[in-house]
Amino acid sequence: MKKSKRDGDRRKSGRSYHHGNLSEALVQAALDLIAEYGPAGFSFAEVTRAVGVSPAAPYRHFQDRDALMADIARRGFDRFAVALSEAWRNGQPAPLAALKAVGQAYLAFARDEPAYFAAMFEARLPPGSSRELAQATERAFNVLRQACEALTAGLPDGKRPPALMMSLHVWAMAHGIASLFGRGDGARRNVPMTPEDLLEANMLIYLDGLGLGEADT
Amino acid sequence: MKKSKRDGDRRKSGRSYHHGNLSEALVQAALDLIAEYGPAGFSFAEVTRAVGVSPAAPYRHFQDRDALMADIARRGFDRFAVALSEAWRNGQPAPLAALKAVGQAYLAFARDEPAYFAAMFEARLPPGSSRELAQATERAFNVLRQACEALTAGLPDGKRPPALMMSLHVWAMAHGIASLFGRGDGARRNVPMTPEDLLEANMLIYLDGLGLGEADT
DNA sequence: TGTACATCAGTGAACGCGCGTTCACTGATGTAC
DNA sequence: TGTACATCAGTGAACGCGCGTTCACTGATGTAC
Repeated sequence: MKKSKRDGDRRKSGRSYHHGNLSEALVQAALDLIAEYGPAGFSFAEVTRAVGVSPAAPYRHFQDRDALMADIARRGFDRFAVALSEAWRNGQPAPLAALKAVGQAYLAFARDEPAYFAAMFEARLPPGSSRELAQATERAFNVLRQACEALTAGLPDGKRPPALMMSLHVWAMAHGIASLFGRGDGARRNVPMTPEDLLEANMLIYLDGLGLGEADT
Repeated sequence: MKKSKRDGDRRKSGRSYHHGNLSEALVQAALDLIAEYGPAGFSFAEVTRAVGVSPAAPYRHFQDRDALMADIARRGFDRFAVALSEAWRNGQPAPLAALKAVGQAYLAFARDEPAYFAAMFEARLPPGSSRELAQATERAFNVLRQACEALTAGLPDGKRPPALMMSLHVWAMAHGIASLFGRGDGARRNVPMTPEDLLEANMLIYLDGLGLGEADT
């Protein structure tokens, strides 16, 4: 009786029956709680209260708390892959500029989506918990890998670094800076440079070292 | 009555009264639990059970659960600073080799002390929670900074990178690789290189980019 | 269009549990004389 | 050396609370005829 059940409401919000898109609402509520209290700081019970359903409701959509967490991490990696891919833009207008944009997209994601970021990297999900999660992780990483392959393709055989190694390096640099200085949840350390400048400089120096600097091309 | 109270026991373990070094024992038990379940996965109550004291006992030594966590993180940074400093060895025998050793020490710490590492970087302690913690963190970082200052000191003015920036880069590279691939708690990702090789290559390429490679000196 | 029925998303009460923290206490040790 | 007392680390029972999960249920919707 507390809830308005007018047709207008349902149409506007896209809800069609009972609560409607409960699983979406649960995920959103969980994200809010994760952003505020960290991956370990949200409880199934609290999520149901935030959404306004009974504590038994989530079990229609998720096997248990861990399954919800894993689903959030998977969604996070899906969005992450999209964000990195859009930044890469198939290497346009130039591979080097596009790779820098990928790095910046990494930082932007960590800042703008701290809850997803935490679920993806700090939730301590059991490694083999979900095949979808593993696949989504791989899709995101493959953006980095493709970018590095494009960048190294032009180098002569003797001077061409393994693209896999290079992509792991780029991942580590972006992830290290994002983790230490660029999180959006207030856990940042105080340093006299922005994470963006720090990462750009780090990647430029690294690419110089590979013979991929602007001076080399 | 469960506990033997023979003098010999007390002397051997260094215990002098009642339980003895309770705070040390609590820290050790907490570290064991953190290593197994993560920073959020240990409870005050479980720690007391592991040590064999009453649930009220810890309050003689720590204000609350967070204070214990902060103390563990502080101890972690203390040990971390020592480990990095010993690896640096005042830049002997050569600054470049010594910096590589510092990077390896970073990885070794993350692998061998996963509980400290987690408490230091993943516990989401309130930033201003403890001055001792902040100071210990700074001591550890200063080892990196001193190393970078020593390495860049020999470069001519125009080509000398800011040592602070360089130390943040080294920190980020080591931390990124340690976080993604080098943790000792089984959360590693499967890649066809060891974290050690990955970091060594990353630092070599980076140093080359700075004009600090072996070929330059 | 109307009716009967199947489906299934969400209910609400209940469960047992472990948690952090408090409190007045006890009793081993240290110390003053 | 012996005694009286102060100290304080650790006790153990108790508290209120929020947790994850279960269960038989209800009632709005979809569908067959």
